[in-house]
Amino acid sequence: MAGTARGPYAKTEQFRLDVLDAALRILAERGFDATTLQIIADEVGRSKAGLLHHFGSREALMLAIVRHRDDVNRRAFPAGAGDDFGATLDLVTHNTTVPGLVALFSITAALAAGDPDDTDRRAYFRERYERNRAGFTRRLAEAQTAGTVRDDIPAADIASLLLAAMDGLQIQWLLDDGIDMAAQLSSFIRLVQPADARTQHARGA
Amino acid sequence: MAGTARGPYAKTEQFRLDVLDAALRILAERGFDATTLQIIADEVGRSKAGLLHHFGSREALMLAIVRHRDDVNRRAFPAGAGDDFGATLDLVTHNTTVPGLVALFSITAALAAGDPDDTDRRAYFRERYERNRAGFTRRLAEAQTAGTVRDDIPAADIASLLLAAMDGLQIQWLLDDGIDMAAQLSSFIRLVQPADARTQHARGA
Amino acid sequence: MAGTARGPYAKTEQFRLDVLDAALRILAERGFDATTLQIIADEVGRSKAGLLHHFGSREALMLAIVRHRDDVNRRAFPAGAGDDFGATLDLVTHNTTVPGLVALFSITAALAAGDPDDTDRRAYFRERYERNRAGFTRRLAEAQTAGTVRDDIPAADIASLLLAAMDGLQIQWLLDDGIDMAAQLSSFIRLVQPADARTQHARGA
Amino acid sequence: MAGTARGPYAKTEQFRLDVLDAALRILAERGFDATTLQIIADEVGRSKAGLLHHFGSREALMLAIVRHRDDVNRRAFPAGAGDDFGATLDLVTHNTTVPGLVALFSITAALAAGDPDDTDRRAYFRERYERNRAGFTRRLAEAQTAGTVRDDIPAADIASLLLAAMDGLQIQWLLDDGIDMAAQLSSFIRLVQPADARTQHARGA
DNA sequence: GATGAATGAGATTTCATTCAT
DNA sequence: GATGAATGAAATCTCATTCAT
Repeated sequence: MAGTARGPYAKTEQFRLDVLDAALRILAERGFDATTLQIIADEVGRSKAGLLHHFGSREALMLAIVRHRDDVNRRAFPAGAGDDFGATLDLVTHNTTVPGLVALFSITAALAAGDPDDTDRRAYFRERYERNRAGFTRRLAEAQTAGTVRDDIPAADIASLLLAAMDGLQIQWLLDDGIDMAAQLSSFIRLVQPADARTQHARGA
Repeated sequence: MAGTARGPYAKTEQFRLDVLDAALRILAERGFDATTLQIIADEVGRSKAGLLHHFGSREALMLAIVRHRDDVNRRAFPAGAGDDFGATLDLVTHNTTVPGLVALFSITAALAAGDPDDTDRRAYFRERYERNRAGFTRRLAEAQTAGTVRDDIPAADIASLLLAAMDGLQIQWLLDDGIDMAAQLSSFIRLVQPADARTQHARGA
Repeated sequence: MAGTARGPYAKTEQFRLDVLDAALRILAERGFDATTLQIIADEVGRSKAGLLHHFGSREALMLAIVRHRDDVNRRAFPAGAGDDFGATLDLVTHNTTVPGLVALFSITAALAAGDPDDTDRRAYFRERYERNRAGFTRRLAEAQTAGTVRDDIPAADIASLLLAAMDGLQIQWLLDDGIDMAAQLSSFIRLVQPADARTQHARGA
Repeated sequence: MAGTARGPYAKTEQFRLDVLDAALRILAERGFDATTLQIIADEVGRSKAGLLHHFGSREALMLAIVRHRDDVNRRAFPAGAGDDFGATLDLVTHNTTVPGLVALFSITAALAAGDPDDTDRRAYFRERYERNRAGFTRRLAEAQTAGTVRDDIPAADIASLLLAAMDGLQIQWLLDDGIDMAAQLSSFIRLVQPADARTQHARGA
């Protein structure tokens, strides 16, 4: 309902979404530093000051893109239950179609991580990782109980490593598109399968 | 010879190193965006124009720090042979003492990965990852042959995942220093141990 | 009737007067450029949009202050008859108590004079000067006939010079309050006295 | 010699003069408020930031025009000796050819006079009026001694009134070009002639 | 090599003004 | 009428970078 453009200043919400889309498009074309407020403003037919009124600062606009895409992705790729890494693999596969977005996430996360004091983006990413770690940990723990994920490693560690691997693979893939993120991630998934499953798998193969 | 600081360009070389040190110190204090050429120049008692004379651009200076630290680290933590993850763990542990540097690597790598066309930093990081992946792959393959690393996953995949996990864990740790990078990495290492070793380990525990 | 504040628009009229007073107070404190609609709005407990609703624009508001003060002054210092410069001297003396208002008149008149095409303020000041010149000219001509003002200079010229001198002296006084506008104006009045009067005056002294 | 473009950064001085000329031209066309840094910058083929580097602020640039024109005028119309109002009349006549400049002087002086605390422009105009009053006063006193200006009014008062009248007449002329500044000023000069001269003049006529 | 001046790009701030409610 | 949101114009600030010496 949020995007239905009803209620007071309905057009404003649509405008904000248009800006986020335009900015992402330009980011993909020009890269992070070369994506200026002026260019985005031109693209959407508004002024720099207009963008700043809605987003506060260039940095906040970049973060708004990240937030929005996080929301969209959460809806498009809802985390499955148990050991189902399907949604994760789907997301990674989908990401290979949007390098600009992947780069934006990587850059923004790194900048947030490097912020010396607490900033909005730092808070956002800290919570994002906490949330994602907690989600994966819970589902991995369930999978361990169900016997579909090996239980000799704490679920929390696997969750943390899985998130880390995804982030790191994105950098490697962006630098060299010969890298197959989905395949690498599948290898990670095999690493965390229990010995039985592997044996079965090995037998099955 | 480069580090010996003798000969006609000794002073220049020392100056460059001083700048890199000063810049890194300021990066750690202020963060990436707030580290301006002016501040670095003030810190080393030179002019902005002087820095640019030696490094070409701000971006090149940042990359010079990365290169220099890569060189230093390679000497301080030479990759061991076979399944020896000791050097890697030592490096990760050491990194927890230099968050500013870790952040610089993360940011610079992410920016390089996002550069739309080829830049020096993009080339540097692409080669860096290729080199590191190749090195790890070779040693992991040896370890697989020796039976100290499980061989049901391609060595190249493990190498890629290991590098990715290290990068990703750094982001998580920078955002939340409750994250124990070394412990997580140890968990990764256990993931790649062969079933036998694990069984032994489990028995030993 | 305008000032009686009765009838259907009484509140509105009072509001407008409150705004003009508040604006003038702030002008005196902060100066022309620093007197923003926001500050005036805050002072009267309304919104910027509210002020603009009533006055149309910032420029129009400034002009409204001028008009209002002109009205007030015309009632408080009605031009005398004949050679009576008393009201003029009283006005000048009174002006020394309201530097903010004097500055507003000077600035607005100068801006109006510099407007390249016809604006409301330009029209207002052109008519204001015409009216004042005509009034002074008529009374000075009467005085010349009566023999109390020298008649070797056209009355129109004296009128124009008198107005000009008043304006110019205000600038000098605002810049340096050591300047005694009333004394200077008295000297001007002596300049236009007929030789007889001066001789008498000289004898009397 | 200042304008000869020699010495270090010789072009800079010429550039500054070009900017002042361009700005004055635009002021004459568009008026004070509509003369933006952007338009001036476009006119001289530079950036807004470039202008600000050289002049500090828009306000400072406006003041620089005033200063420069004051310098030029002082050289072009050097104050004569004694009762010689010739240079003054020449200046006034010349001013009728540069309404944009006259408006700039009027506006800037009025704004300076209205500045609540001490600003550069306020200081400049205060000193400018002091200097001009002192200069006129000295020459008028000499003329009084020589008997070519009536001495029943303090020279200082005549000086102050003369400057004031010139300023005020400029406003009236800008608002209505039917006003003949030179004629009015001539009338003022007649006001300060001694009775003898007037008698002679009257006889001569 | 080194530096201060010059320069432009870009973000941000500050306003007045317009729009939608 | 009144107001908060939206908007654009313009000034200003902060940088990196280039130029002239």
